[in-house]
Amino acid sequence: MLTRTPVRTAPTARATIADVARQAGVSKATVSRFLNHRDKLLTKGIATRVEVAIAALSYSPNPMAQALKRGRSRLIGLVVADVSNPFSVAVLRGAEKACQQAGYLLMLFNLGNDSGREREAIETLTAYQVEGFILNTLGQDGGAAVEAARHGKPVVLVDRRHHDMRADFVSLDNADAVRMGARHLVEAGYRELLFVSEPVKDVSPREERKSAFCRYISESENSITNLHGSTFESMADDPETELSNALQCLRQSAGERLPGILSSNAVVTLRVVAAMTRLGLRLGTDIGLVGFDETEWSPYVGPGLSTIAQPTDDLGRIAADCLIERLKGLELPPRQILLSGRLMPRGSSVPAPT
Amino acid sequence: MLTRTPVRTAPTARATIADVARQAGVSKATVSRFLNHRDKLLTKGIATRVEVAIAALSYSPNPMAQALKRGRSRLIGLVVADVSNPFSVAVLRGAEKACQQAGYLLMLFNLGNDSGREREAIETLTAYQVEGFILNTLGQDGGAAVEAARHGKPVVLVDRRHHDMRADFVSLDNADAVRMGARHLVEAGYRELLFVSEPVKDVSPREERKSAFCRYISESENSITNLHGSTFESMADDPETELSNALQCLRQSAGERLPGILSSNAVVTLRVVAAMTRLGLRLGTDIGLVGFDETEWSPYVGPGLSTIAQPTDDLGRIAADCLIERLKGLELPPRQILLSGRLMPRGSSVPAPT
DNA sequence: GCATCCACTGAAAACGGTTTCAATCAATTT
DNA sequence: AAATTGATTGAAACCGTTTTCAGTGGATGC
Repeated sequence: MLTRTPVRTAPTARATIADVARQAGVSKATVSRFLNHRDKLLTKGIATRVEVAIAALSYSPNPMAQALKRGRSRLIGLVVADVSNPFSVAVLRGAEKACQQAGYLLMLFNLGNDSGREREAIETLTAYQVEGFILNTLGQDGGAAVEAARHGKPVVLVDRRHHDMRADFVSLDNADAVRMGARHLVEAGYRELLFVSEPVKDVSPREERKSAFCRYISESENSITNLHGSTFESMADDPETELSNALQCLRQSAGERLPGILSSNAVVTLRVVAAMTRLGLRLGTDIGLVGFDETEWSPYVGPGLSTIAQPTDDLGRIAADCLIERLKGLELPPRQILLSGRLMPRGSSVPAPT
Repeated sequence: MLTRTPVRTAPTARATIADVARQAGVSKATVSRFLNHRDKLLTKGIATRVEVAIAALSYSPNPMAQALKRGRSRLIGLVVADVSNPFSVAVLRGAEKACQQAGYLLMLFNLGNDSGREREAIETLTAYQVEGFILNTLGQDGGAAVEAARHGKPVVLVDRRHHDMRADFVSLDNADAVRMGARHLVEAGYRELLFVSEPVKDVSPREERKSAFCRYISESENSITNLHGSTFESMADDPETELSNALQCLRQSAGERLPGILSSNAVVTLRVVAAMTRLGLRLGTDIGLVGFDETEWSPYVGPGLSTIAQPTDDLGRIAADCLIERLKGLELPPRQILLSGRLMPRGSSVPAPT
């Protein structure tokens, strides 16, 4: 009878620099020199001996040990408010690409929309000696981010600004995007505009979008006949029914004006769609809708959702690049990089032909 | 004139265990004992002295140094085929939660659907001394995963099986889910069934779903009058037009039978919807549709998309828990954990009332 | 032919922890 | 009272790198 071989193969220990040194008949220092300064410092013969030894043992240096000694870890910490937010994911992808190219690895910390863990995230990540941070967080706990800067680690903020903090900031040009969306609605014929957002609290893009909307309305109501605008923030407890009510109010106050909605992100957009579905209202014809955030499903909801697409990939990539520049020693006052959005007009902003 | 203070504050060096020892007037060993065995080993007085010193310096141990000495890093490597796939993200969330609870940190490596980087991912992650792997990859490069096992690190496979590898496997019960979806279509009155999938290649869930579909058809065509089924794999180059053609074929061959589609994941579902939109076909009434993967937008596409929801959160959580059990030393033959899906019936599988 | 210099290489000391081993000292046993 | 025990603590070695500091040798300068 055959005895079953154990499932777990014997843990083949990784080769260390000492193993390579022994194999090549040189000292650890020499191997290290080969790795770090290639063969600038080594004799041809020795260099090749080390090289073959490395290949033979398929050695690669232990980054932990390197990090310990050098104080640099080739790690970048990415703190994300909520991974299930497609926007965050898109940024993640962009950032990851850039990091990889520069030889950095991303260490992800997901807050799961729990702002309390912001500090925990930064502390955990600094413990792992990340060299810098990309933060896409709620920013409720201002102190947390400052903490990072205190350790002298560069920080880049994406999408969400922390006012009390001087750091590079990469984001959509919210003011411009709002204008674009609102103007589109107006040009399509909608005149009773409503801006729908999650609770603004202190979340910077929400603030910016809301105030940009208000500004647009007050600037335009003279030049555009019969234009009227208002805003609505869903509260935390029961956004569903609240929103339904808001929509009915909107139609009421609209009178003979066509009502149009600008929604502040994808989840709000879906809520609006849900509410309209419940009330039996048709997208575009009964109420116009333009929403922030382009998604793969935008074209297929109702008659197609008009959206404002963010250059998510670029946002992530640029954020990572900014950070890497800082890591390379760039000294500059904090930069602010705003990228513009793109309007994707679809059926939800097309009124019924009269 | 005031000189501007430099943007970057002086890098406040982290306190080390030696600092704490000095401050408390004890040896490094004692501090280490306090940290690892709490005060089991320490005198009351000494313990509190260490405690206050730690608090005073706000010391926390350097995980890199710990990893180096212990050989354990408290890191788990998560390799994901494609972060932009909502399924992967959902698994990520579940896994992250479980890891966090157990004091592990997730190190994410995103393949970006590039199967060539599978090996690179595993090597990078092992370099960082991750203690184990959760793999949700393409599995094209079988050797890559084996590589991981060779290092003696436990591996858990999620959703995608690597047949050449004996490791824990966590997944949806695909066979059952397919039956559920197909039966639902049949019960709703659809009789000409089409299974639509991305190229099956060697991707295990695609294989399983396809073959389960074929099995269902051949088992049922006797008992259910007039039932007929076929399968379609979109090729890589031009899925759009291909799919349109396939749909027209489907209607052709359906004759007086109602055609219904079972799509193998969310992106395929969207493609089907897109094709139907192009062809002016109505969801449910012209062609029934049930798709794998529940998403937040499923209720709002067309009359609502009928879906088969995967217990994504559980999948991730269980995968992580399996791995952590192994890390704790559990020796067991490879397990296979199948979770069942849930049918979410909506308008896309409701035929027109006759 | 001898001193000087330079280019390489190796030994050893870090980095910040954990762990073994030995030492101390009070409490117990005889 | 001396010996044995057990519980605490400290010194030192180690994890796998990098880096400093010497040391070796050959090539050059006189």
